[in-house]
Amino acid sequence: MDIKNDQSLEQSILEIAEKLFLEKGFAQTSTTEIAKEVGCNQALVHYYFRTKDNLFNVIFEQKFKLFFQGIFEMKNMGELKFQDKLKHIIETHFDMLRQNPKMPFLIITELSRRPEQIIILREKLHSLPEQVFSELNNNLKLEIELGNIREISLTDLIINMLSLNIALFVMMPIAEKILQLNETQKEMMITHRKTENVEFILKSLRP
Amino acid sequence: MDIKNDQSLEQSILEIAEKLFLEKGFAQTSTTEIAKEVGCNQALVHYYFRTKDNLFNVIFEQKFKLFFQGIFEMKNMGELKFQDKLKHIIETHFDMLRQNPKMPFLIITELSRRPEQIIILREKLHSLPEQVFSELNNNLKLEIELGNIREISLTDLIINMLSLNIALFVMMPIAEKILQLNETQKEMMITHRKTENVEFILKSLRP
DNA sequence: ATTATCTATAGATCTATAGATAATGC
DNA sequence: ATTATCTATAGATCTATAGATAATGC
Repeated sequence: MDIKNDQSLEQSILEIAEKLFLEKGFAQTSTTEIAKEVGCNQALVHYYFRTKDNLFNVIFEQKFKLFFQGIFEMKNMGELKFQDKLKHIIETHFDMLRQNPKMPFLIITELSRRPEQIIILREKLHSLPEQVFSELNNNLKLEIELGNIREISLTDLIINMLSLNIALFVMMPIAEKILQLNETQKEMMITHRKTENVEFILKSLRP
Repeated sequence: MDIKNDQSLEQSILEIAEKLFLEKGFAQTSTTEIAKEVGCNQALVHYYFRTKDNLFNVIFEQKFKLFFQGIFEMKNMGELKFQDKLKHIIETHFDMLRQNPKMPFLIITELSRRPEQIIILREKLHSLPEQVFSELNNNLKLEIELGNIREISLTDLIINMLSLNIALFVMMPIAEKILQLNETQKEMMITHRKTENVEFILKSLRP
């Protein structure tokens, strides 16, 4: 809006644009509105980023990367037992969603708006989950053989984990209004669901 | 588009508009585009529905109602045992999503576009789930007492059920492209996930 | 000199309506 | 007469750019 003299205008535009794109999506956000909220004139947005499309892509790619990287952070997990690895993955993913609650939403809307994006992004991400995936898969198979865990495929397990986390943040804006939760109640519910999601999954995996 | 002479233009407009609104959302769909696809001129859309907002509301309210009604269809369920009731609820909800895969999406985008809608819709729905909810809650408590099911709140259980179903259809458009599934593979995956969602929940509820 | 910022505007939408003409129902 | 359909257009955006002016870096 106003006193942001300590940081560059370019940076302010990025931040405001990110906020607005996340809140309202690409089509519903105009460069006019971005400029207005930044406190500059609309031509400047185009001066720095040439096109609205371009501005969006800069923000989207960065956010998207951050979003997927966070899912399989596996450092320092070597010695953990399998259930604790899962717990860690679920909680890390959950926390990342909590910090970026509108990302699932933006990813879905904008990838359906321009499907070409998906191909580009898939390539960027391709390297990431490969090793993690196969390591987890070995772990899982072993635990099943040992009888510590019931039979289930890794794919299904991962879909179940992601689903519970993602659906919470996707449904939250509606649930919040329908159940008329205030900010405290909402936070309490989110915190509660974090433990519930872990528990629900671990309970289901019992042999 | 062309030969729809057997049904009224008004009906055609509704159908095309529904299709486009679901595909692309409110803002990205213009009355010009609707008219073009229907094969009439743009003024007609306004002749029948006055405003774009109004046209959208007609469609949205009808779809929304259908959407929520389907969730707790409880007829002929009296004699079923608890696990089978749950199975039935999950599967009914799943099938309804399968027939309207883009609804969760539209509900989320459009309710965040105009939050006033929520209040109106909440009132329309208010009567529906009341009895069902309390009946289920009694069932659940009894099963827990009997030791047939582990301790869990009905709220959490319902959130888990809805989450697994909804997340699948919300993530499907992306997963489909990232994993490059063809139509058959996609259908197979959906069918598989229907049983997986039921199994995952019932397994988790074991005492 | 170069970079940042502003004003002004062209050109492309898009929604909604006014007013003319065609089709239909009595 | 009434209802359905069309043409034309006003008025409101919105994106992108051209061209002028101010600020900054050497």
